[in-house]
Amino acid sequence: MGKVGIRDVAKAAEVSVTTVSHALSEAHQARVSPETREHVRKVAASLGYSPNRLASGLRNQRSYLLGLVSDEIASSPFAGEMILGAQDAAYERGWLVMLVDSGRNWALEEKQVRTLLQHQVDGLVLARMYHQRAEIPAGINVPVVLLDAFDAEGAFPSVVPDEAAAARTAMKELIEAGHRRIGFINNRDEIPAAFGRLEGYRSSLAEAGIEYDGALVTRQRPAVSGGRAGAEELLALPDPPTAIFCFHDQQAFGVYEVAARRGLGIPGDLSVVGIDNFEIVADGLWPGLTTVALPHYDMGRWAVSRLLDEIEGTADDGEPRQKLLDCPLVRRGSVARPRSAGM
Amino acid sequence: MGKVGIRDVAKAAEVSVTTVSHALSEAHQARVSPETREHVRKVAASLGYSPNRLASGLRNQRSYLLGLVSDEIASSPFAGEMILGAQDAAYERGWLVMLVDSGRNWALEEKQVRTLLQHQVDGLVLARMYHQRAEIPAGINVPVVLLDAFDAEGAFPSVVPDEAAAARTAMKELIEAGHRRIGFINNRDEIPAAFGRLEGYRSSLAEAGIEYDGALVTRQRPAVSGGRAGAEELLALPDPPTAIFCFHDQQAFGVYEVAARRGLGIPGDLSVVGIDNFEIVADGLWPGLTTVALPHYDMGRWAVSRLLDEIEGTADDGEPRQKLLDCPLVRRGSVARPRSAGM
DNA sequence: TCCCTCGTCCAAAACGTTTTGTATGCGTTG
DNA sequence: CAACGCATACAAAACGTTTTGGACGAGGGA
Repeated sequence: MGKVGIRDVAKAAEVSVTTVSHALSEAHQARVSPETREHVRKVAASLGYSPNRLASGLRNQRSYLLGLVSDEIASSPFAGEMILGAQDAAYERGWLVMLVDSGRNWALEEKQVRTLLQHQVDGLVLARMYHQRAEIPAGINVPVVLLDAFDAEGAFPSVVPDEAAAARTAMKELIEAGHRRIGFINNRDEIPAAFGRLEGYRSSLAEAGIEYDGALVTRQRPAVSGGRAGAEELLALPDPPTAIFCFHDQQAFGVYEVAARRGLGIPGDLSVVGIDNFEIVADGLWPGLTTVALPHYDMGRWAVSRLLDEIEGTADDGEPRQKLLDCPLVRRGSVARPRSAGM
Repeated sequence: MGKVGIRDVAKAAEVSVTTVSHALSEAHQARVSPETREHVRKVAASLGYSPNRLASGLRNQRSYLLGLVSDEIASSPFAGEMILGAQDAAYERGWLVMLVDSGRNWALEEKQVRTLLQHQVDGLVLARMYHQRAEIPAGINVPVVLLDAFDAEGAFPSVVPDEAAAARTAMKELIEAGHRRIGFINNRDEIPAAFGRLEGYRSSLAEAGIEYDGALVTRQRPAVSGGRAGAEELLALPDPPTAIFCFHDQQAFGVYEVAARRGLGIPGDLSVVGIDNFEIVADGLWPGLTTVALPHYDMGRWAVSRLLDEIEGTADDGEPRQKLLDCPLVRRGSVARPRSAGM
């Protein structure tokens, strides 16, 4: 068991190895009669024959292996989604994903890429755990797709969330509820997500005819503590906001805490919207946090399908080099009509 | 580039393929003179030669690939830790991990195992996202290790958290702070973790000479809402607990909410301990939640090292079949001396 | 001087497939 | 009836390594 090879099948079926190969192959059916084909298949099944992908990979110059190198799967709860999306897309088309994590150690990442290449992966996905620019190791001789990242030259296909659109989705929810004074707790780090979401914040205001007020936007650490600090700052304003849009759900968590301490009810006295759809937080909070989900699963999927298109030569040249994915709103209970707007 | 094989190196170095192989190998150094060895290595490096692992795998009957099949990497924030531990242990010893997720679809899992086997993985780790019994597909002809799981017959090496010890660690913290009436919000599901932690809860009480009171333990959904429900129930008791030990951090989150609503300060009026060390929750809460960390990373590591020991035949027979891993306490700010105990 | 041993190198087989090129025999066609 | 085409089967080469079993000389011991 386990050690049965194609020649064992050939022997048992009393045909040549060639015939077995053809009989088992979908493509070469023409080269073998239906009867022998059936016969061979039966024998193969009864012996429990299972082809050795190493050997066929060697012969075909195709391993049916994909490499996925990410910078920190452990620390982000969304990594699983990305990886799952990637894995699903690969498995559906007959590929397997080999995963490595560099832990943001770029020298190690380069070594890992070499190792993956030694294993003859047919393609590589380079993933980052939040939207950022990535340095691509040189000398990669297989197709590469960037996941939640992009390269300086724009040389590689890449998929990232549409940050500005995500912010607009969040803001739309607030503006349509009647809010005019909307605070924004941004991420203080200078990353694409911070820029993109600020842009979405501003364009939403502009579109709604609301003047931008710099006092309403504050830049904080991307953590619960940042949310607390931001909320304190915004709510201490002489003319405080009736709603707060947070860079992400963890900050929103902090806003909830501050609101509770100040005796402000959510959503009655203060509406809140986050970004991430960080289930445990968004769903655990009371009331549930309305938020915009980042499409991690879809990004993983897109990256691998794109990669396989490239590998199989079916890549559509119409495809944009950088794909922006939509971020859907998840409504829970943290948005209501502002007090001042009456009811 | 990329397409340079061992024969290219041989040609360029003006030696035979055999010599190149020996020169590059660590083991066969004796079969080539130091000079040629150096020469060959230089030439190989200058050509950028990188051995084809598929080919050597075919020849050696060793792929240096490990399969990791898990039931749901996407939904658990701890999956990343496990995977990372597994991956690190593998990489350090020259192996790569191929990851597949079955999404709790056991038929799919079986197919995935077959696929992994076709790729000639040298070993398999079957992982579950929470401690449970696992069904092992038949006909696997490579070593298998179970991760956060065990099989009915105890036929495979397996690593799981020491649930009872984890509970005792949490309880010790509470008891040493002076608490005598300690509530326990358990998981209502009948899983090993629930049994183990209950056992730890009871044995801790016994050891401290505290009588067990059935009214103080309640079984709830393993979610924030379950924590809320449990806290309501326990705090409504005529003689309410001064501390609550929760099955996990998400429930503790619910306890915080209920405490706040009832005007109970944590830890002044109520001490709380969880299990999981779910960073975003435990660290985001105010005050920070004292909790017991589950050793996901270490379990991943242990599983793979054990697997490699088995593969390389270096397995120590002294090793227990089922390894219980310790769970360290993470102290934050949710435990204090009870009011009644004075100061 | 002869025989061995040792150091250094290489040819060839093997790992398990896939695919090309060819052989065989039968039925069909002119 | 000769010639040809087609359906079916197979042998052998190839993919890129590793390793076994020599070959070949040089040096040492008897």
